[in-house]
Amino acid sequence: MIDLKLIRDEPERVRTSQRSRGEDPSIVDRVLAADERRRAAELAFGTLRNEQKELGKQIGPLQGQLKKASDDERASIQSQLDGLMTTATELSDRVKAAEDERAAADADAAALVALLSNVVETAAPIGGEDDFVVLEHVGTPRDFAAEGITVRDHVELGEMLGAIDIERGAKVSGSRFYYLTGVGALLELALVNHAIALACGNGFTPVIPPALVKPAAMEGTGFLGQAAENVYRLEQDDMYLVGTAEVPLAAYHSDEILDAESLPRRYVGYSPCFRREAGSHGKDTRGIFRVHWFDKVEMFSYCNPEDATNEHQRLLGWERQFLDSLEVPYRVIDVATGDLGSSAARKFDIEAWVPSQERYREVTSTSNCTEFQARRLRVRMRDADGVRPLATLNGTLVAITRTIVTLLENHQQADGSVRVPVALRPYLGGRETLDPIG
RNA sequence: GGAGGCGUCGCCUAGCCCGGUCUAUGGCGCCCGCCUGCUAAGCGGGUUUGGGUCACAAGCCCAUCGAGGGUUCAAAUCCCUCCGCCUCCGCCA
Repeated sequence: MIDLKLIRDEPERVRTSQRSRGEDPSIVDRVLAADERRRAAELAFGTLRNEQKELGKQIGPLQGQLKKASDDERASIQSQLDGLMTTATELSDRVKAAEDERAAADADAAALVALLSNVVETAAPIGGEDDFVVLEHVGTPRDFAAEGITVRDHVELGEMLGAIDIERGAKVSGSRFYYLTGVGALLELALVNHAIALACGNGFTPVIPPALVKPAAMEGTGFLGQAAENVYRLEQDDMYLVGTAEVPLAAYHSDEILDAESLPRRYVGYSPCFRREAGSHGKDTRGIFRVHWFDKVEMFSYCNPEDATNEHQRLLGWERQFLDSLEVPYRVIDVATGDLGSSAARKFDIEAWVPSQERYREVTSTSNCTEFQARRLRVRMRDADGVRPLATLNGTLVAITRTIVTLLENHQQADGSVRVPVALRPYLGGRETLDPIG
């Protein structure tokens, strides 16, 4: 949710942001009109309600007097009371009408504001999906031909190693499901432990959050807007399966006021992620690159809005550090305005090299949601200036399946074995290679 | 799943039966001031959040007693629904 004050004070800034996202700028003006109506309704209701309360203050004591009154006083008090009651009854109807109008105007304005996406950071590249800016390349893709190796993709490698069982995944759960088995399962645990250790070493609090949440959490994080079709919903229980730990981590402090002294608060969550992948039929159908369920270690930070841009760089830094440790070539991109989620003001993706596809593919993503998400979830901070929304940011440390893809493929050897990057060895019992099974 | 109890302004708590001086009591904590060699004690004042008006000041007004409805001139208080917590039983990892 955008700050109404910002919309009132700098409507053109919001319109510009909407345009750069390829979204409707006219919503701004509809919000302004609705807000005006809301304020008028608020004022009308407040005035009437005050009158009603003042009247009530006269009725109460008068009724008390009536009970104690002598016979000759009684008639005059009774007639006074009757007069007040007549006014009060009539006023009551007007109060109710004003209250209804206020509620309607409120709901209207709120619904319109909810349509506005976060205001983009001015430094973000403008354009659509393909207009990202490559910030940096790290590492160089191996020349497999020069090494005399015919590249195997992760499906083939996974099968040889007994690490990934896609056929049985499909048998049991359908397309885009898989089993991680043997060293595949161990690899997930190793990656998770490695990631959590890195995060804890940098002051993050490890969290294992619920993967099933109520509508308010999903709504508040902004996943029920354009992204709604990709969310699994449990109709019978009115619950949602989260697509990322960002959801329960962001909602963790909802309706709370945090002491500014305690910021930034950094959490690292490990959770399953469920995605319907509606609208991606035929895309990445082979292997485990795009699946309906995977596990992920996600960083989440609550911080002072003034510090958000720097915090974003820090999150990106930890993502890079993690990928560096996996010894995989990657590039960092600055995602264009049209490709940001509705909550994000700026987003950096890291794309790792996938040898079988001979291109870079997204493995992590970090977003600065500024105060947008916090305002929806009512997470605020208290400092010397009082109470105000804080900023929230999120970033992937490791999305298991995609990381396994890039790990197996980049470190494969001629015989189908896979070299284990040094940093991961302690988490795999010292193993230096993963070897094909019998 | 069944039975019962409970949800009050940071924490604890009064109020609810019998609706109206509730502008929600008191304690703790916290903040400001006074007093005091220092500290403690004591004294006085302040201390939910959101919105409106307005100069994004002060003041004033409205809403907020788990959430949402209802009854009423008037609801923390009466009625209904939902949510959460606790205790016991059943089931279960």
